[in-house]
Amino acid sequence: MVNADVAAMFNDVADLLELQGASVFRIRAYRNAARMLGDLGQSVQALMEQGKDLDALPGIGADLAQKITTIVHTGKCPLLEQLRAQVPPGVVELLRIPGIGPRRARALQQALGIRTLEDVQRAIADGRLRKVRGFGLKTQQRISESITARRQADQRFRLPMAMEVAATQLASLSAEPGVLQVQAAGSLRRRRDTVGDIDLVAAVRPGSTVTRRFAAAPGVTTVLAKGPTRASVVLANGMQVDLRCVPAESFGAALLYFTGSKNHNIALRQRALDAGLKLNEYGLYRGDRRIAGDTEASVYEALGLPLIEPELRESRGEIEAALDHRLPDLITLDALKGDLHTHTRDSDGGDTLATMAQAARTRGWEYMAVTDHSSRLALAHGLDAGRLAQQIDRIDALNERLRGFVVLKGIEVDILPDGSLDLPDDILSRLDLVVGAVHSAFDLPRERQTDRLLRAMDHRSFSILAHPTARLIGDRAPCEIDLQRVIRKARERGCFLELNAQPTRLDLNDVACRMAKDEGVLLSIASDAHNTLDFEHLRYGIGQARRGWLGPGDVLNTRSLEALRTLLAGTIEKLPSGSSCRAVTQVPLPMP
DNA sequence: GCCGTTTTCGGCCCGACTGTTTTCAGTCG
Repeated sequence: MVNADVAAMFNDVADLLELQGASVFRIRAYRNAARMLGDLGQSVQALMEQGKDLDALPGIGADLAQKITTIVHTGKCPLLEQLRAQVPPGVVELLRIPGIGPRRARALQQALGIRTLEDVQRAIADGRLRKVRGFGLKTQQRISESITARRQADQRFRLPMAMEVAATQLASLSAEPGVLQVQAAGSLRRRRDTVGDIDLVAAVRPGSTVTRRFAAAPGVTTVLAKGPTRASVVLANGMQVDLRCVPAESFGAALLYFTGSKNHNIALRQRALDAGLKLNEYGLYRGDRRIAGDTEASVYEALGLPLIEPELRESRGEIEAALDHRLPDLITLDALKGDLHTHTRDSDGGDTLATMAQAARTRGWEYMAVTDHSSRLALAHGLDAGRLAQQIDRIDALNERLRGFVVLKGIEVDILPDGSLDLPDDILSRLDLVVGAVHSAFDLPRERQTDRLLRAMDHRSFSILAHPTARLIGDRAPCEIDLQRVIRKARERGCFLELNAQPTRLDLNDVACRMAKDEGVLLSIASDAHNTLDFEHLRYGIGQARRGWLGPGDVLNTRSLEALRTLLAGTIEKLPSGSSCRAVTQVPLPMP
């Protein structure tokens, strides 16, 4: 039983309570608890085994602590089973349709016995829904369209597409008369790994009619809402874009509000109330007088806080950290001094060794590691020991010619299902670094998958675990692994984990990055570039790293070449005794 | 259902837009 299982049960309870018309605060308590468990970074089961009190966790009181204990022990949540017995299966699905909330879902079920989306569409088609109070023609049409859209569309989009769409919208809005300033907010600004819709905030002159033209722009297929200050549209590519317009003096407050997260806003507003103030998207008010709001910083300052970076606004302790003056100094792209995971034409890359090196050098870096695939990945034309040896010679020759830049010799070696590495030890020991990765047997049971990684990390040449969970966003779920054990193993071994910056991977994710930071394990933020353009992926990786509270000191490839070499050498020197790996140089153990 | 040096009870963020409810509930963000 892992946190995600408990969280899923609590979310199900919240859905069902919603359908029953329970108190919104009770529902929120379950949702908050579910979210907290997902973000926690350590397993509740482990906490219980250590004898820790669960009700010390934020949002967990006596009741939820008891329920968590029961779920961990029995795998069951009695309340959930009871609620499920009261609500026909399928009705919960209705809540996922925009336009159907708990009241309408209940009305559908009670008046017409509707349980599924198909039932809804039939009832619309044969006119039965018209007789139900609260379902006018427009509402029916909206619901019908939402159901169709849901069938076709993936609900969340990856960052590159979201950023491109946002950039296009921002460009056209900036050119609108009456628009003084416009910026993207929402989860895009917080750099979440996927984005559900795009939120734009504009400062406009009084009387601006920009929402009207925004909703009538080419590319808009559906107008969900349109008023004088806000409009919501769906574009032909399926993406929803929301525009909110405010006067210039409210721009900061509006940006703050529409950047979220929702829970961060709730916490800020509560803090305002505690100080006898009121915070909304127009500003921070004492009575009727606005005391802040033109910039985000002005609002934070008036609430006694330093500016909290958007990536931290997830209600994961950032406000408390701000009050204690221990907000992290977040990493930036220009802090990187090199890239430790790249490919060339020798395996499945598109550019030559020399071209990649030149592009990396042009970025102002000190180094770049070439880490082509190993032979197991035949699809990628992976290197066997012989071809790798040739590549090593070519890199040596290239380094002779380069000035002020070094190509490090590496490999992205397959971690085989038994945890062994896909190349012989003698060739691996000639490399500057060995990046290990899983590219097969993704569905091993949790225990075996974890053991596989731990065994690989015990190899004397192992340096960095690449894309540790092997997830592909929207395509492949993360492997089942005990991340806490993997992180602790890395600390023990002195080796490192990767934050793969490919926008389809972003692996480790934000929460896992923070776990690694908390355990003192450095991360390699790596582009996994397969051509020179892919170095641009790093900005997505930086976004996730910032969400994981990482500073420059938490990242391996902010180090100078000299410091990096020392750290990489440490992965070998800390080899524990009794390892299954072949020892080339035996390190004497200190006597007790 | 949680939480608390103003509270162990009575709070719990706040506003826009839509539709059909002739004065506001439902939904969303």
